[in-house]
Amino acid sequence: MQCRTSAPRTGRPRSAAADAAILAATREALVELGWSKLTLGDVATRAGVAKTTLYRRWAGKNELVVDAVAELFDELELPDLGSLAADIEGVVLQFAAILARPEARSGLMAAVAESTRDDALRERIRASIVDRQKRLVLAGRSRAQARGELPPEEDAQEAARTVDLIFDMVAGAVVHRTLVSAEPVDAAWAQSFTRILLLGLAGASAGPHGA
Amino acid sequence: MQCRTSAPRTGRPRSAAADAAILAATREALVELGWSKLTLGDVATRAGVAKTTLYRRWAGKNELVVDAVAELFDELELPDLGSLAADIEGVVLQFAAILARPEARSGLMAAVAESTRDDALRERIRASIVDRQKRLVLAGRSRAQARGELPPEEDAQEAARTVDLIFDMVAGAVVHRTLVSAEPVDAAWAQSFTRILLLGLAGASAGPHGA
Amino acid sequence: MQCRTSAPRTGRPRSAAADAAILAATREALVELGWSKLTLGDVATRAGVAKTTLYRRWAGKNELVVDAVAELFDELELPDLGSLAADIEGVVLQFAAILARPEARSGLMAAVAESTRDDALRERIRASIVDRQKRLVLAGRSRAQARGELPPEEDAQEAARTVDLIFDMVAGAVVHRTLVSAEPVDAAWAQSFTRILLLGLAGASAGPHGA
Amino acid sequence: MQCRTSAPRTGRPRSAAADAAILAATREALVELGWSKLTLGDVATRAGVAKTTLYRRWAGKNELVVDAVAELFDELELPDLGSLAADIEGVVLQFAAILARPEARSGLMAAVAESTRDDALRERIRASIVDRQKRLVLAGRSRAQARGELPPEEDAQEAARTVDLIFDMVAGAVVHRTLVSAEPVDAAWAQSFTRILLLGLAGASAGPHGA
DNA sequence: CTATAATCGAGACGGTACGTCTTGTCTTAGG
DNA sequence: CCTAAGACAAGACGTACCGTCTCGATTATAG
Repeated sequence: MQCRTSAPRTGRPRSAAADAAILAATREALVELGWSKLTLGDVATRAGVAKTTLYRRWAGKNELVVDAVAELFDELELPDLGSLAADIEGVVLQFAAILARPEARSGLMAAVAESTRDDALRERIRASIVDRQKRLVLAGRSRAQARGELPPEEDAQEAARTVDLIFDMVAGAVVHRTLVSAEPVDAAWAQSFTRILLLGLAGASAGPHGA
Repeated sequence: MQCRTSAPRTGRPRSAAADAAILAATREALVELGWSKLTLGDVATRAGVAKTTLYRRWAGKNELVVDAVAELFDELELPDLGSLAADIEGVVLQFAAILARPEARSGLMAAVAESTRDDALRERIRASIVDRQKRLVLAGRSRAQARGELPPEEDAQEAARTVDLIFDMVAGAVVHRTLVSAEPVDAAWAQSFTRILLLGLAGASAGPHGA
Repeated sequence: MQCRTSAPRTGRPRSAAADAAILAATREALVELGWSKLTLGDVATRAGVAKTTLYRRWAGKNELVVDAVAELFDELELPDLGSLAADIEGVVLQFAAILARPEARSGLMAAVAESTRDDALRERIRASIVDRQKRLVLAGRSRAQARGELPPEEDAQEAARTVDLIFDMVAGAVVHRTLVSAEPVDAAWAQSFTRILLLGLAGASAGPHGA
Repeated sequence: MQCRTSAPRTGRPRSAAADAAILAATREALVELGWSKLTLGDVATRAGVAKTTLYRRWAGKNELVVDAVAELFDELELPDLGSLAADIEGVVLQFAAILARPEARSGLMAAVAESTRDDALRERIRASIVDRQKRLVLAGRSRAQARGELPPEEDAQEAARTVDLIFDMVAGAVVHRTLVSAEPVDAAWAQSFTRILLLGLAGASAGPHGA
């Protein structure tokens, strides 16, 4: 998770248990206090660890929170629900379920806010959170192509652009619904959203530019 | 903007100039420092105002930043571009233009993050930022209905749900594209996005639930 | 009490009641809070007066407190107790009784402390507090001379020096006993002290410089 | 000086140099600003120390100033000047010399004023300043008894009362002369004062109660 | 009988200091 | 070399007072 580029062979090795304890304590603190009131000293205390230990492994609050939240996304999967529409609804609901957890709500948006001024942080978010989700979109497309629901892409660059667009639409809508509108993402919403998205994609690929 | 519910008739009246100076200084500090490094003491100094004056008018950093950012949305308009698609593209580009400004990027997302733990703050954001945008969506629909591009709504409740859904899709996609994917929202992207959205909406209203 | 050098003949005259209310409120605050926690805003509130009214009449906390405490010394008298010793014991006990009051204990010493850096303040203390006491010493001496207990002074300058010395001894001992040693000045202590003082003075005047 | 009751064996030990720097800075600030304008933040800056370091060791301004002033009394000694009178004059002049220093003038009286509302502070003053002086009085008496100038005490309780009385008279007179009357304690004054005191004591012990 | 002028209350103003909290580093002793 | 503990310099926090100011409303004398 954190940078561990070089392997120091001598001296006392770092405690592996400390990592897990710190990340768990971070999530606990996020739930209780939210991002802005979370302090590294408090996290260290909760984890039963010295502040030094924490700072030796993470550069600061942002990096720590991103790693702590990223672990929540480990559980994301793409179960085969039989159709493209069902697959997408499933992903939407899974993503919404994660965003419904307070440790993600508070931490994730704050990290994104911070990343507007910190490219390394944005890269860390992309690597440990965004790309993990985007892989699901790619897997869903492959599966739909295998089912014959989608044609194989012809122009790779155009296909990549489309994936990015879809991803921004899916993730953006779920995040906005959850955090800004503060309304729940339930099955009905997921169905409505997916219907519009798929119909729009189908129409767009049918009559590409002249409609 | 800030609470000015009761009118104390006695005593020295509050300086109107101070309000403007403080909000301008807040935006300046957001550009230079970003949300997390912005301090109220610094804002007060920049505004040539005492800290007490600032605290007398705003409860804290979050409220202040929301008000400072909200003023950026005063410029939002819905110029009549001749078609529903062009109108939507116009709104998307206007919204993206605001989000491209550093004082909005940093401040807005941080405020949303904080609002996950503060209902009053979320309400403030909704009142001074979200609703202002949502009015554009409503105006766009009325105009499209006047043009004959959209049928008049039959079920008011269903129509409200659809407006909310569209709004989450538009705003969410633009925000995600801008802040998370960190890619520019240009005319091409706005056109692609709008195409998918309108085709999806058209298809969904054509064959409502049986398709 | 406070400076009222020039008499502006026109305009609304200053409220006489305000002066008394402010001084009484000051003493009340001294009792409750002590000098260091007394604030002029609080005094104004207690007195039912605006801060402006207070600042128009006194330059600051020190001047106000001195005036408020000085009023306590208005009650000092020199009843004729029949002998020099009894007169001195009476003054000692009267002075100790004033110092036993909390508004005097806290305010007086603080004012003296401040006066080490403020000559105007020291002069104010001398004029409104110290001289009022010193007059008692002078009156006591006159009365003792009338009784024949003391010879009439021959060298006026020497006599003035002696009065100053006696005054420092009397006032100093009472203050030190009360505030530093924190022991009560009761009749027994007053008697012991007076005995030593008078015997010392008698011996000193008997064999002035050659003993 | 400050509380160092429990000994935390772990962690970084407190810097011994900081203590000395803080106390020296406090005295410097007392000289320049006086008690009421002395701020702990300024003292910390002068000492090259963080405010937290200061607050970790002292509870507040009063305690700090008492400790800073107390160090001035370390230099008090009782040189053997050959006679009781000379010894007392020496002590009086030494005490007056300390009180003539601006850091003592302002700080000491203010601390006494504050101690009227704070028993712990009075105890601190007694322990670190008053008792140190009182020991000189006791030493002076022992020496005078060894010389045969004073008889050995018979009633221990009575002797203690007398020491307290003498102490209040000596210290009180010097303080009053210095701070209230604002006149210098020079050799002539010390001699006059000592003469009266010793003659009074001699007379009082000669004819104890019947005079 | 109206000016004129200084007062009054209230409370906002620019400042300064408070005492606490957090940050990220450093210094111990111990594994 | 890592660890827990905790002191350290730095600096922001939000509050409290300071002494000044700006109000509208009184309350006097002077014309």
